[in-house]
Amino acid sequence: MKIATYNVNGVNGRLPVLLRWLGETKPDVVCLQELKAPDEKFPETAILEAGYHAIWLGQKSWNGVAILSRLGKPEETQRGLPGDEEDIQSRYLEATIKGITIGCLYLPNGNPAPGPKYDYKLAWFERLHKYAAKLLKADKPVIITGDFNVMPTELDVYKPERWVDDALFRPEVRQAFKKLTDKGWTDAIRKLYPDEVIYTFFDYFRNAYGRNAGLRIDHFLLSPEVVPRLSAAGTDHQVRGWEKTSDHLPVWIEVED
DNA sequence: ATGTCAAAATCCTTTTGA
Repeated sequence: MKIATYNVNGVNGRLPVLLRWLGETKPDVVCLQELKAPDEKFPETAILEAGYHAIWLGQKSWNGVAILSRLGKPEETQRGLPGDEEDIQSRYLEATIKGITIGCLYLPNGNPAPGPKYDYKLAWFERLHKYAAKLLKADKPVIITGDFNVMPTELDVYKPERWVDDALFRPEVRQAFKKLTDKGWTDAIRKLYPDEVIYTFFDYFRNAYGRNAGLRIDHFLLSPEVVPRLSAAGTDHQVRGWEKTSDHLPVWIEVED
């Protein structure tokens, strides 16, 4: 099973890019972030015509996540991240597909830091720690994937010294990500490629893609039951070079049945 | 401080979030 994550940066504005990518690479499951569309504006018909069933959690203007599957309708298991009834931002959706529970997340950016947005990011991470611990306890195959808005180590940043005060790289968020891997989640890309420079995001500014000035912020975390089944992983680097494309590129893994 | 992009409100330019 090939599972991909893609921060599409506007599901309607980037729809031609999304459909082209689906057609060319044919992932079985896709987790999308930053739909930037309310529920009623999700392009369900176009996605169905491309061969995918979908569930989604939209929001006007910002955020929004979706799970696409061409292995039948995703069986929804969680809508929204538990732990704060007041939080109305659409950042977590989860489904079970072919026996694997797949959590699709869009972690808050957190800039500017320090500040209320950064506090919200850290609080969101706390809620994720609690919820992820609950998922691990079930001893079932689980994958948490999406835009974590964290570069886990210096290897994941083209110029680490320029990012030390940024909300995507401050010590607290790197520690928060490390806490997940310390507790038993495996970073799939680093499991297969421990030392390679792999980026998943390139700023629109200053020709970042052309200069390979990127960040690795889109991740796959695997529960122990999934790790022995991991057979491949990579990024669809070329998509970042297309017209009207997202600033992120798709990342994928393959898991044996 | 800057740079790019898309979509919203301040509504045909400016502001906002990323």
